[in-house]
Amino acid sequence: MKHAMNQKPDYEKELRKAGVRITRPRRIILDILTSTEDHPDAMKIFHRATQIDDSISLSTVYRTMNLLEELGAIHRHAFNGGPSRFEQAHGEHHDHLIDVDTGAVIEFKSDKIEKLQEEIARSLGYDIVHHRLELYCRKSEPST
Amino acid sequence: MKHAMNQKPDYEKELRKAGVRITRPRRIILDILTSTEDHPDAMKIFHRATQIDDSISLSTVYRTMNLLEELGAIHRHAFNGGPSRFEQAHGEHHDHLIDVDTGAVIEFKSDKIEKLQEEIARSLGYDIVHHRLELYCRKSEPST
DNA sequence: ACATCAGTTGCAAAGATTCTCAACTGGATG
DNA sequence: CATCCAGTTGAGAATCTTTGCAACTGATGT
Repeated sequence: MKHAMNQKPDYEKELRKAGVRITRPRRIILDILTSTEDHPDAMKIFHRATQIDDSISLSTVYRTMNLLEELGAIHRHAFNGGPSRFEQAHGEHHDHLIDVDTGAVIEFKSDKIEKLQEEIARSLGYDIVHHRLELYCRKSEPST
Repeated sequence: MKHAMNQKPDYEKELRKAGVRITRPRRIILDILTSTEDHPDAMKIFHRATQIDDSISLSTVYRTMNLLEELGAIHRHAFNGGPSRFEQAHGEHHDHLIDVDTGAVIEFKSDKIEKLQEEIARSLGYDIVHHRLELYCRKSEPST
């Protein structure tokens, strides 16, 4: 299984191209996003950000997440009722299995499913821009 | 990949099957959903509900919407930043293809994909409680 | 019909997200 | 590098949504 290089996408360039200003708060938030492996929620990002610059406001975190989502730079996950959690969109696409009891998130990828999705979309006259597949699960009871 | 017509689904039966109680608040909310053409938000549903029984609480509206969403009985739309708005689904579970340009929602279902999902979950040691599959798409350009 | 009890409810309070607006700043221009 | 101004920010209010808990009630069995 190949693993996407965790290379930092050049968000600043992307954002400039989209006519968005590179401000100090945005730079900090982007750094946090590119250097994390998990799926932090807005509050977590906010806390990490304030350790670098404690003048950053929570509103700005939310505004930036919305901005990045619109630009397709990150993905938002609304796992069962809890607060939205975010993940950078660059690397290789993967889907999620969410443990409904613990909230744990497992990433997986199935080429077969991706293929089927393509087929379905095509048969309906569409091309897939992106997709979201989330399996809400519970640990299997071992038959012992 | 045909699908059900816009008939009133027998929600009560569906809910019972899912082991959910049919309470007075739920019945009222279901009536509102089945008899409306628009996409009301929670507050709107709450107002309509209180005209029938003014003891119903907003929490119950939200709880019921979450319940119905999990059961696949309704769809939730989050139009840019505003509150979530809801719309009844038609009958059994299905997945969604969303036209990113128009916001149109097409329902589909693929047994093959469902099967694959089960396999994946099982191989990771889980049982699926429910799932969500959304394809964000754009109309294919035949030529031009 | 009655008792029982786990699922539900209403309320209040907490939590999550967006909005308002005056002050500030990135980056374009000269 | 000084100026300018539309885009951006921080703070807090407003809005939207979930949650904790005691009281209540629908479904089941008798």
